[in-house]
Amino acid sequence: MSPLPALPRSELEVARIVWRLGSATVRQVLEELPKTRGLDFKTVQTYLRRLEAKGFLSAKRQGRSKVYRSRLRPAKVVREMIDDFLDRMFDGEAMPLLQHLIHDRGLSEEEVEQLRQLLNRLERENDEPDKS
Amino acid sequence: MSPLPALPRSELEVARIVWRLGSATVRQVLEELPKTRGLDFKTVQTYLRRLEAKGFLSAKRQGRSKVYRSRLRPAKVVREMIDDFLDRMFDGEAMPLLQHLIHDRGLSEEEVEQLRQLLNRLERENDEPDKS
DNA sequence: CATTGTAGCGTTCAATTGAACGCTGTCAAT
DNA sequence: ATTGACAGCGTTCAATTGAACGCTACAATG
Repeated sequence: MSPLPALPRSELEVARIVWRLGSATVRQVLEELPKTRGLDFKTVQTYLRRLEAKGFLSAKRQGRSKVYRSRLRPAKVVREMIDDFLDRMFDGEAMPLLQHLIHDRGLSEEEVEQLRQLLNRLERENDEPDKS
Repeated sequence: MSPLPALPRSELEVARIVWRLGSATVRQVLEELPKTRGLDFKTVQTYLRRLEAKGFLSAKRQGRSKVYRSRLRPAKVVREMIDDFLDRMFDGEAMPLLQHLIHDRGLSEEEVEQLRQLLNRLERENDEPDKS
């Protein structure tokens, strides 16, 4: 229930790499970062350490290295961050954001189609309640 | 082009009030804040000062008070913040966010309908190019 | 066995952010 | 004219964040 610690820019960037790889050492994360990013090994190490301290990642020693992995379901973390963003920007309302996304940003033809399908699927699920 | 200064939580909260009111003094902003927020007058003053320094707001003196108003189109600022969020969370892709919003959060029946209409309107606009 | 590189740990440091003062100036009522 | 009450300005202060060291441990290689 406690509203998740802050997950600032740089730490998020690193966390997302761990999420994507499933598990990773400092070096692996470093290698996944865009070459242009130019972060130091020690810096990445610091961010991973902080992510562990905040409870986002867990780590276990493997030989001389430490292997980090996600402790929380990434989708859940993402969800919380979206909720938080919604709160800050639109008092928690989803519609204004959707509106901005659709109206203000050029969605590609393809994206529009996908979106439409999402909606249809949702309607079907609504009509015919759980059948699993 | 310069990517807009950071607009952190508390400052955004204050900025949004000014956006909503069109223009406001420190005291007006203070009064619009939820009573539970309990910010000091001076604190709000500080945030407004910072917002002005960062170029989000402009201020002109009116009698003994200062009246703040938005210097940038709020919708534009919002848009930039959405883009930034998208970058941080989903490498700039809108789809994953839309998916999360629709699939993960319970949109109300009504919201779904509104959304569908947004899509339809968009299609119409696409078919028949600008005629304004 | 000595050397060398890589990893971890603890620390540091500047900038930003959340929050609030103290001093001064001034407008407004006694 | 004097006294307040409020507003602005500059300042402060702790916590967080972006970024990076220095020292030590150790494991592999010559």
